[in-house]
Amino acid sequence: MLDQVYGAIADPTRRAILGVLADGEVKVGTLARRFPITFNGVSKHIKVLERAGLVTRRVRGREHWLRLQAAPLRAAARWLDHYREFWDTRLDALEALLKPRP
Amino acid sequence: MLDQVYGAIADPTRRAILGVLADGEVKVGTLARRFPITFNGVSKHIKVLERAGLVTRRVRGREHWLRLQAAPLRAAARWLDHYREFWDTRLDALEALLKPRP
DNA sequence: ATAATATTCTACCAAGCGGTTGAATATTAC
DNA sequence: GTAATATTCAACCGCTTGGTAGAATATTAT
Repeated sequence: MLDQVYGAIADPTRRAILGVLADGEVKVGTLARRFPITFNGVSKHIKVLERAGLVTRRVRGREHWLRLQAAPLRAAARWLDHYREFWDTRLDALEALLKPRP
Repeated sequence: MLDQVYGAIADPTRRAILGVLADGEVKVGTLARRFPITFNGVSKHIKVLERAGLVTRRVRGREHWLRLQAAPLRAAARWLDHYREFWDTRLDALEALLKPRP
């Protein structure tokens, strides 16, 4: 699950797609027109995002409307949180305080 | 840069390696012994993590000691933060409050 | 019914991935 | 020096990826 999510957002085009979807629902065509690759290329990226649960699709006639689903990103952020202590500089100060004599 | 970081942590073995490294410096061999794949397989994963800036290596004689570098994870977490509002349930309540009549 | 529109499906390509094996290199131990 | 240890490097395998092009499907417009 984290595999799919991190794998999905490891690609800059897909991160950009999520950025567009953050402004609201968009259909595949209008989304595709904003990227310098083919329609089919964008269509494949969307499928990767769907597989990761980051995008859902609402078919209405011949149009497919896409919507951002942020829940999987929350799980991804939670995993990263386990490492927050390691980049938090305040910890260095705390450590220096706790073990002053090595 | 985010490409490399997210790509690196998209693999469960590499996430596990980071987990081990969170407990302190470890040399390649002792790390490799903890995984059900070959030494060389682990060695390649380490290289991916190094390329992402998540691991640094201190060569001491014939031993290579590995250390976690969490800074790139901070950048990754920051990007995810842009989407926090979308999974934060409090927003739903706020939205309901702001536009009570659709 | 025909044509235009919106989209997927299939097939292809070159490149990369996760994994293996076998050889090479460098350091330490005897 | 020779042998053991710790590690990389190079080559390979099957599978996936990001991208393309072309054909097929479904819906709407005329």
